[in-house]
Amino acid sequence: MTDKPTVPSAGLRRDIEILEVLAGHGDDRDADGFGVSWIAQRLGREKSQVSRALRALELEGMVERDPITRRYRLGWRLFALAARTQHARLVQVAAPYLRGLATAFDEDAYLCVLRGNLVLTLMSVPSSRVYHRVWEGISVPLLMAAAGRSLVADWDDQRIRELLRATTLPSGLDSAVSGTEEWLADLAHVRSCGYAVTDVELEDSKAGVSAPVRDHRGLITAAISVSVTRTHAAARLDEIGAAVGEAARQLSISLGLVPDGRPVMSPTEGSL
Amino acid sequence: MTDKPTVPSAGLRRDIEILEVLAGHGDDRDADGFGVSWIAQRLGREKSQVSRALRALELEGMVERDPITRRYRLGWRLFALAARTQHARLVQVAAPYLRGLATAFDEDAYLCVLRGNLVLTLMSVPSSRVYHRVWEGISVPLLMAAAGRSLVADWDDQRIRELLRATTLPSGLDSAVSGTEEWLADLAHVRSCGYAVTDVELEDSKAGVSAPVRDHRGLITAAISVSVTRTHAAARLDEIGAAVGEAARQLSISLGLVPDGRPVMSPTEGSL
DNA sequence: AAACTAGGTGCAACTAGCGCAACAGTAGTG
DNA sequence: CACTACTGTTGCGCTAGTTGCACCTAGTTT
Repeated sequence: MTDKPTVPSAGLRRDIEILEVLAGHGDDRDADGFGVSWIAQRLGREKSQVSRALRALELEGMVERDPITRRYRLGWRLFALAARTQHARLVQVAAPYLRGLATAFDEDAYLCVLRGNLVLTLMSVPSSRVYHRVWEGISVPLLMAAAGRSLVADWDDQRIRELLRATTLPSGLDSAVSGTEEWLADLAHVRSCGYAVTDVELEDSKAGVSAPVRDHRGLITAAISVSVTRTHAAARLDEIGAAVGEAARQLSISLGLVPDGRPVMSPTEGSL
Repeated sequence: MTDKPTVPSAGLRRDIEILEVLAGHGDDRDADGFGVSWIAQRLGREKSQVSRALRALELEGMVERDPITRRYRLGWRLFALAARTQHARLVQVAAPYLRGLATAFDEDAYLCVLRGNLVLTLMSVPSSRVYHRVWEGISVPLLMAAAGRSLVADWDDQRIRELLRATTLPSGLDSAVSGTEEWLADLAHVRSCGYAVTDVELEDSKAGVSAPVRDHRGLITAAISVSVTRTHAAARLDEIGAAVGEAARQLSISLGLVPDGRPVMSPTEGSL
């Protein structure tokens, strides 16, 4: 219909839509699953279709059904598959560094990667302070996360300008984001100092510090970031920045980067 | 064809087969992905079919393709979905306990759940000793893992006998597994002492210690286990057992179990 | 008991996707 | 360079799998 090249996407898209609904917001309290009709309505699809699709998904272990409430939730197979992703390996290696940062400053620490123009959080280590929102698996606009600056640090100016031009933020937030020239200056700062400091972070009242993580080829593949409670640590930002930068550097070395100041490869790679 | 009730399973099964192939053995060095033809041959399917399916999967982010080698690997979306699984929450909560055990005894610690008659490892924390095989996402027969005994500790004798009768182990291993009566005695030991000690573990030359983790309803939902190098710790098994049992108890409380000795609900629930 | 809701099923209609075979790239090999 | 040997993509007719409707069953509320 819409696509000229014929790829078997109809069933797949439906299945993934269903999985995405089952994933919910992540922080929802309604984590005890969802019923068939509810999902069908939310997707604007036939009940019967959803019912059958869910049964098939259950057969494959992609979803699980509570035998008494008859509600569906995400299944074990997703976990089993995801554990063998390249991202899983990254998380495995990065975990100690994140924990180190989180305990050293008692602030939330994150590991993020770039997906299109979104920042996907792979792992978060909570501080000891309050109940911690689950950020894993959540994507946020590039401009809203501290990690964003680090992830595009190697892009050339033109590409950055395009990005900033193309991005439209949810209303009311554009004022919080700095202008194009400031961005370019920030990126220069990342390149020279190894870390970025930003005012805007996932939540309000948080500042952010982040640093790029490079793989064995020297390409930026991830970013470590720490969200800093403003009242606590406005003065400490640079101290934390140095620590985040150092952690990112060490993580990069763990990933096979030769600890050398040599120039990186063409940053034009690594797009979507 | 095979199934009388019509569920949309054809495409789904193919997609999951592909994902499973891409997942590889997990510990493989060939983690740089797989080509279309190779996958097609391994699945006994048409190249064209696999090619198109992979493109659809890539469109949805379930797989990623290296732009230069043109090889596919598992994608970010699996990670994003899995992060919002109930298992992810379990791992999040259990992580500190596992790390505590791993560092306290310098042995590998695992978190496992029951899937059918298999033990699925959700998380593993390596000891400091040697290179650590990645067990996350891997399933092993119930009888081969230390966690197995803990996971079925609440089953009644009849169900255990059925399980033991139904299970056929890979040849050469049946001798290492104790007999039916020993098993039943072991389960009684778990119920009274709170932990199980076994001779057989995932790898040779390892003994295993495990303890059941219960959710808020008192049902066994997971197991913590520690694999102990035989030469090192034959005498320490009971000391470690006590620690594992205590960790499992604390984790259960973190999951909402009221720290009470009250009888659990019907153990007949919680099957596949 | 009717009136609701939530989930599942039977079946004809239809279209998505299968499989073949031909095509386009890329790489060795001499 | 053509020659062989790959791997991956695509056009297209035909069939089988999926869809959507209407009709069920089962549980809960009034």
